[in-house]
Amino acid sequence: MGAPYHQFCPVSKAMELLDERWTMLVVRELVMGSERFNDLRRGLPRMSPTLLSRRLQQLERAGIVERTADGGDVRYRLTEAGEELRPVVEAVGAWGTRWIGELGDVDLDPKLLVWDMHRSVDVAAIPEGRTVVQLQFPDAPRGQRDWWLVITADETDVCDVDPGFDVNVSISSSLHTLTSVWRGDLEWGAAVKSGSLQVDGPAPLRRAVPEWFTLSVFAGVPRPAIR
Amino acid sequence: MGAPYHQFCPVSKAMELLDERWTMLVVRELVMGSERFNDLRRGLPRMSPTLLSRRLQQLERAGIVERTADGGDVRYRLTEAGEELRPVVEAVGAWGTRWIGELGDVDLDPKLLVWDMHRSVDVAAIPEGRTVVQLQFPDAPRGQRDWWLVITADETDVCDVDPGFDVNVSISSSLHTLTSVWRGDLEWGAAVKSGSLQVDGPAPLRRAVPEWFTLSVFAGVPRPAIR
DNA sequence: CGGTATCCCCGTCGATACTG
DNA sequence: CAGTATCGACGGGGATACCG
Repeated sequence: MGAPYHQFCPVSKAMELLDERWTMLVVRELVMGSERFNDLRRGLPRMSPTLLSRRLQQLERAGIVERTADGGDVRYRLTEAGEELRPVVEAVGAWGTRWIGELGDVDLDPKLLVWDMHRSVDVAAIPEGRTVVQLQFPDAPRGQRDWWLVITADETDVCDVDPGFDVNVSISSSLHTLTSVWRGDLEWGAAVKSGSLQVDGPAPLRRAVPEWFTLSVFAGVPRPAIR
Repeated sequence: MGAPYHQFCPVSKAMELLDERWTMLVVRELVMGSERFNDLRRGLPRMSPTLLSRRLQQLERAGIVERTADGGDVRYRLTEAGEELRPVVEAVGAWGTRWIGELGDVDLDPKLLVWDMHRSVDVAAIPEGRTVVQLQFPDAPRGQRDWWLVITADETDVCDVDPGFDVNVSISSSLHTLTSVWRGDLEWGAAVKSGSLQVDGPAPLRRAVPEWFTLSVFAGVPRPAIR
C-alpha cells in the first residue's frame, strides 16, 4: 500500500492501493487474463521483476489477487474484489482512448503490440489447422523487426525467431500504423489504402485477416466529436 | 505528468496522469463542485498548497482543468475531458465503498467530515430561514470538537467558532459513528438507537434532521453479500 | 484569497545480477 | 519458470515560511 491519505472517503482509500506506479497496469494484465508471472512480465516489459513481485504481494494482501501454487505451477488470479476492478480499468481505458490520442515514439513497442495481438486472436475466425502470420516492422529497432504468430485452435504462440513453418500471411507495417490500427485510431482498410500497411499472401486470406484479430478492447470506444 | 510507462495502451497513458499521489483526489474535489483554491484545500487538508498548485497546473496542461481569473476571482473548473473523469471517480469510489470497509482512526477527520456534510445539505428539506446545526465530537482532538453549520436557502457556512446564532439542532457523536453514517456504513436510526449518536432539539426537527443531509454520494452503493 | 519559495529527507523505483 | 538480492540515485512530496 502507498502512503495513507488520512481521509475516510472511499476514493481516497481505494487510491491508497491503486495509485502507486504500475499497480493499475498489473491489474489490467490480470483483467486481460494473464495468470503467470512471466506472462505478466511480457505485458509489462519495462517493469522490473522485483517490483512486479512486490506489487503482486501487495495486491494479494489487499485481497485483490489470489496466488495459487500447484506444484511448480504458480498462478495469480483476481479475487471477487479484484474482478470488480474491471469497471475501473474499463473506465480509465475508455477515458484514455478518448482524451489521450497522441502517442509518442517511446510509447511504441513491438514486443507489447505482438503480445497484445496474440491475446486478441479470434480462433473462430481462423482457418482450420495451423495458421502462421508473419509481422514485420521495418522501422523497429534491430532484433525486434520480425515476429511470427503461430495460431492453432488450442493456442497462439509468439515467436521472435522464425519457427520454420510456412507463412500463410505476412503483414508489414510501420510500428505506428499497426499500433494505431490495434488501438482503433485508424481503420485497417485506411491503413492498407495509404500504403503504410501491406498484407502479403493468398487473396482470400488477405481479405480475411482483419477478422482474425478483435483488436484492443478499447478500439470501439467512440471518440469525442471534433470541435 | 508522472513518469511515462512507454506503453501505447490507453490505460497506461491515462494512468501516467492519474496515478500520481493526490491527483485523483483533486479531481474528486472538482467533481464534487469545489472551484476555488482554498475550497479545494479544505477538502484536501493534508496536501501542501505547493503540491495542490502543481497538481492543478498539471491538470490544466493535460486539458482536464480550466483556470479562469476574473479579476481576483480565480476558479478551477473541469473541462469536458475532466468532466468525463466523473465515471472514473465513481467507479473507484464504488469499489472502495464495497471492498475497503475498515477505517482506521487516522482516516477520521472532523474538518473533512463537516466540510463534506456542508456540501451535501439538501436545502429543499431545510426549514425556511436560517437553520443552525451544532455538531459535537467529544472524542475529537481539542479545538476540533465543536462545529456549527449555518444553513440558509442561499448557502451553508461552516464555522469552527460559535457564530452566535441560536442553535436549532445539536448533534453529538463519536467521530467514527457520524463518519460511518455519512459513508452509509451505518444507518442513522441505528446510530441513534445504539446511543453513540445523540440529537438534541425540538422533536419535529430531531425527526427531520436525517433528511437534511444527502450523505456521501457512495452511501447508497450496495455492499457485498456476507459470505 | 491565492498562491510561491525553499529545503531536505526518505522511500521508490530502476538496473542488474543471481538463484532454486 | 518464478522469482530474490542488492544498491544507488533521484526526485517527489512533506513541512514551513512567506508574499502580493
